[in-house]
Amino acid sequence: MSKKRQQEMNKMSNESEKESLNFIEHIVEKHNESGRFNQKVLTRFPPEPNGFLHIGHAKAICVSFDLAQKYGGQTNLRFDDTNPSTEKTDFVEAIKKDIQWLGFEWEDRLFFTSDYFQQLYDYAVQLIKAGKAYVDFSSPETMDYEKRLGRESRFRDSSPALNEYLFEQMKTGRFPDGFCALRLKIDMNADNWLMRDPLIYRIKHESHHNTGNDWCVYPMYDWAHGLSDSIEGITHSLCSLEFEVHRELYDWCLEELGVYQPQQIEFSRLNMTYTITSKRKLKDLIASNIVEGWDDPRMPTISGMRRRGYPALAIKNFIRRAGVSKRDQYIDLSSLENCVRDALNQSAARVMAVLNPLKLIISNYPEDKVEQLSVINNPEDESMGARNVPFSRELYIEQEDFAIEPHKKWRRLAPGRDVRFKGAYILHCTGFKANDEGEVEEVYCTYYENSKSGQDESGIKAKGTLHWVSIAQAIPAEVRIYDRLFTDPSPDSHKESYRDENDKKRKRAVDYKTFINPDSLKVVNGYTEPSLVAEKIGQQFQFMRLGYFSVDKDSLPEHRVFNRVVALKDSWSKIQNRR
RNA sequence: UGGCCCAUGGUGUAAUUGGCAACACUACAGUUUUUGGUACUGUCAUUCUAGGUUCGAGUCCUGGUGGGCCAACCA
Repeated sequence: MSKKRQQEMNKMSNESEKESLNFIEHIVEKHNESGRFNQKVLTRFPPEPNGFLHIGHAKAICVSFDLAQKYGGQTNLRFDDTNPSTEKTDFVEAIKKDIQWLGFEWEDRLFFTSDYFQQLYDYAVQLIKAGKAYVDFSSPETMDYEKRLGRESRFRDSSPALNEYLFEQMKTGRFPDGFCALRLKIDMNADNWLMRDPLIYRIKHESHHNTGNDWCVYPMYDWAHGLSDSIEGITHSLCSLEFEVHRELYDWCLEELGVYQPQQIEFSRLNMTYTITSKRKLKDLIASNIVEGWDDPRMPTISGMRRRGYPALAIKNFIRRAGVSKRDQYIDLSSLENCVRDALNQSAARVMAVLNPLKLIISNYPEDKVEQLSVINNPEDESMGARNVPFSRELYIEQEDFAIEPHKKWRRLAPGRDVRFKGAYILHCTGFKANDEGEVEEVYCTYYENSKSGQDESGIKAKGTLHWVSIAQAIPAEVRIYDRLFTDPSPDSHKESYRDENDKKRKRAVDYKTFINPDSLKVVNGYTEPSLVAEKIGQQFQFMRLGYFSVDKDSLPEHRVFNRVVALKDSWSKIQNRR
């Protein structure tokens, strides 16, 4: 009693006093107090258009957009397109669609790093003139070697005038790919290897998705990113932890040029159990036909989750619930699934569908009679109203809902049992017919005429409630039952020992494909109630007692296709497995 | 091997910046229920370790241990 009261007091004081801040918000508040930036928070989301966005990117999007929104600021969308070899306009469009679908707006602030190519080039010339950059003709192998030893390139001390000339020659296309490159002159003995004369421009005679053939020299990430942030006046440049060591170089470039300096802040990426987010491996899954494509409903891509039927709100809630920190997150997939159920429980209309049909005949129900029963659409939301569902003498029920010899906690149909049929009558099971193999083929019942839903005068207490469809009016449907793509919680991070040719013990990564779940997709042919006629692609429903399902893009009027978004929680299977 | 970062229940995040370790998810046990769903209630921690500073340490200091990242003409 006193403990409970104390908890309530704590809750109240927490709500009224101060919500907790993540570490980035703490930094922003400090900046606001000190006046580090004399402007509103401006963040950016900087994807490289070389693939589809996945759940990890969704976190980056939420973190940057949410932070800006919280402090009354804005967020730019900037495509970090400095590598023409991998980038495509198709990806630009797919990424824009995904961000919009998540519900974030960049308004008129859509940028491309490639829009700044001239400016970035001019900045590089500025550093060359200051003797802080040089054109290096060393091979990558040589420089790799020199770097390890902390030795300087023999081209390092050529004159600024010569370097300026050579860089211009690079730009005009005089040299072939890889012939030379532009390096920053920093410190070949720096503890941070990135500061050991990093390369900032390379030659690529390749067409760029945005600038076409205007350029044959392209800036590297470390040169382009900080400067783009600076040009746009970004205040807080949020990125993932692996860029931590880049911050020193980010700051160096901006300080040397004497330009406006944003604050880079790194946070940890999001990992999920039973999931892979390496772009390379996702591409590999597609290439090896394990999944259909980027938007396969089993993919952790935003487009995959959208097609599966995950609401955008569920994804955002999941990410916000997970929070932001610098520790490696490895979040349970079930946490995401829970957010999906949460959202859909509120928004999805309930309907009845039978996936593994078993024929049931009500012997005392008139053969030609069809009743239209009014069934409520969503007990969580009365405004969603009710619909009519036909009831007749012959029904389909779920095979799993009938047992010849039931478990002691069984509440469903079995010989001699009474069970409520959702929205209809209480039925009494009188018998069944089985084939030679002992498989049940038909179930026989009688109904209590005075037990009609809403006007039950039978006085019978039925323990269980079943879903059903009337056979004559049911609509056939292909239902795709999706499950997790991997059987192992961390398919990406297993190591195994082996002996090499010299019989030396070694370790190597286990191929993640070892853990592919062979049952990640099962297709069943089921039946839905006839109210599901004019639904839109992407619309979600709850198939009562089964789970949430969405209309797949493959669905046609004459061949409906549903995806299982996520199953309902199933405490029965736990009870059953206990013995 | 060098450098940087991280360490709080099964999982993730908090802790008014040195003052009774809280919230969400999972799991388990119940209550309600015409969905074995939802909702509701309850249970689950010597804050990685050893020492130090302090009236008082999850928080500060030192050493250790464990994990992650970097050493691409990728981002």
